[in-house]
Amino acid sequence: MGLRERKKRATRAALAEAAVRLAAEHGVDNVTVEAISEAADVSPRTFFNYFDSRDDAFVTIDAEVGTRIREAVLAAPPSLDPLTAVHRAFADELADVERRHEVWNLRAEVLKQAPHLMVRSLGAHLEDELGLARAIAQRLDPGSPEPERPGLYPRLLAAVAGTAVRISIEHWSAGGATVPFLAVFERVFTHLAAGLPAPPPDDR
Amino acid sequence: MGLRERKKRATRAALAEAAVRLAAEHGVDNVTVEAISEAADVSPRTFFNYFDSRDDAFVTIDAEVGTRIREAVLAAPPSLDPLTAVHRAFADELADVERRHEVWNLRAEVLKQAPHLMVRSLGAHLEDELGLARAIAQRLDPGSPEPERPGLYPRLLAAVAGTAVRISIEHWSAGGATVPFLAVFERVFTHLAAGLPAPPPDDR
DNA sequence: ATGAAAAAATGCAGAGAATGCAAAATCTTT
DNA sequence: AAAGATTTTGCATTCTCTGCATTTTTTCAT
Repeated sequence: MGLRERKKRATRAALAEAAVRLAAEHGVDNVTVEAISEAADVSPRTFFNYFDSRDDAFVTIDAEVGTRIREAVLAAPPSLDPLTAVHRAFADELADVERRHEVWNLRAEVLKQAPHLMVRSLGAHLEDELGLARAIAQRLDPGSPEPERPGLYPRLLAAVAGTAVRISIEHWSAGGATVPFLAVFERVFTHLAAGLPAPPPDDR
Repeated sequence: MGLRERKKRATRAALAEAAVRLAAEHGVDNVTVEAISEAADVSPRTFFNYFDSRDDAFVTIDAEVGTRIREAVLAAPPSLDPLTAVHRAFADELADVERRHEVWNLRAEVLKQAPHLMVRSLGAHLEDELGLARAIAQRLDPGSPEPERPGLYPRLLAAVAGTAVRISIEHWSAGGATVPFLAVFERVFTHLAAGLPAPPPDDR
């Protein structure tokens, strides 16, 4: 990886981090593009070379996560049912939520203050949803190529998986991270696999 | 309902409709607040009295829908399992998706052109999610009052229900509305109730 | 009806977001 | 080191959004 590429990544990361730190300190609405740019040592114009909007700086995440999950879903043993395959793919990816949980918490704090950013954040994940649905469809039907328009079931499973991630993080975070994150994630998929029946009083 | 309230509704509706129509004609990015306001016969400043942002005009929907769904969930016969209770509440509310499907399609067309608006649209629904989760929690535990912070299961069920609505509409709309919407909706809940197992080849 | 109170609409001024374009600075390749 | 490609930057401009003071409209009590 050449110097140019490294610099680009560094710049983007510096902008994103500056945005989150400034927001955590002064409140989201009191952070201007100018301030973010200054903290990252670039011109305001450069900010917009990296992000389409101010809000994107708080929200945009690693684009490769989606790719890895899709590949994991396709690579899982054929004997696994789809829900479990998706479950494991996400679990592997989320294993280090706790390790980097300082950064996550900082960002979560910011998003909590600004619901519209939370919305955007979900949207970022949503982009991957269609790709995941395609991967699921191909897994169900290994002979044919990946369909451009997945059927109802693959779409539903992909969407529900994304929802599961979100709810797990929200619930885990709301509880103050007092239990292992993956434990929450397991409970969620247990509910889903059972068809969402009313749980016993001690499991709500 | 007094004159004031009626006028407010009319103004809001006029702004929202003007926004969607102008966007459908000229493209989302070529519609300014000024143009929307002019089409709705109010001042640009008034626009911002009704919507927090330009984009909200394309996205915001009837705020009472959420209330009706919550009430329906609470009023459903206690013998119904939670998933079914939620299912029925939404189904009743969505019964006229097809009747008003001209407006929906117009809006859907606009949102398709502008992914970031799609994201916002989802967010609008998301706001209701917490309220629904509370209602579900109370339904599960009729004795106690509605909890401020619902547990994992109510949150999950509320979120999954919202996802089910979205996927149903997307899939139905992508298929050109060639089948009854509620039929799609039923299939989705059948998948969910079964725990999302791999469906037979003819049901994907 | 009518006048006082409440709510909504408006105009205006101004900060900030976002984009296009051309010039300058920086990195890559040979 | 020089040519070429890419990135950064400054500048001008349009549009979004907010606060505040003023005017208009609706409501309510008399």
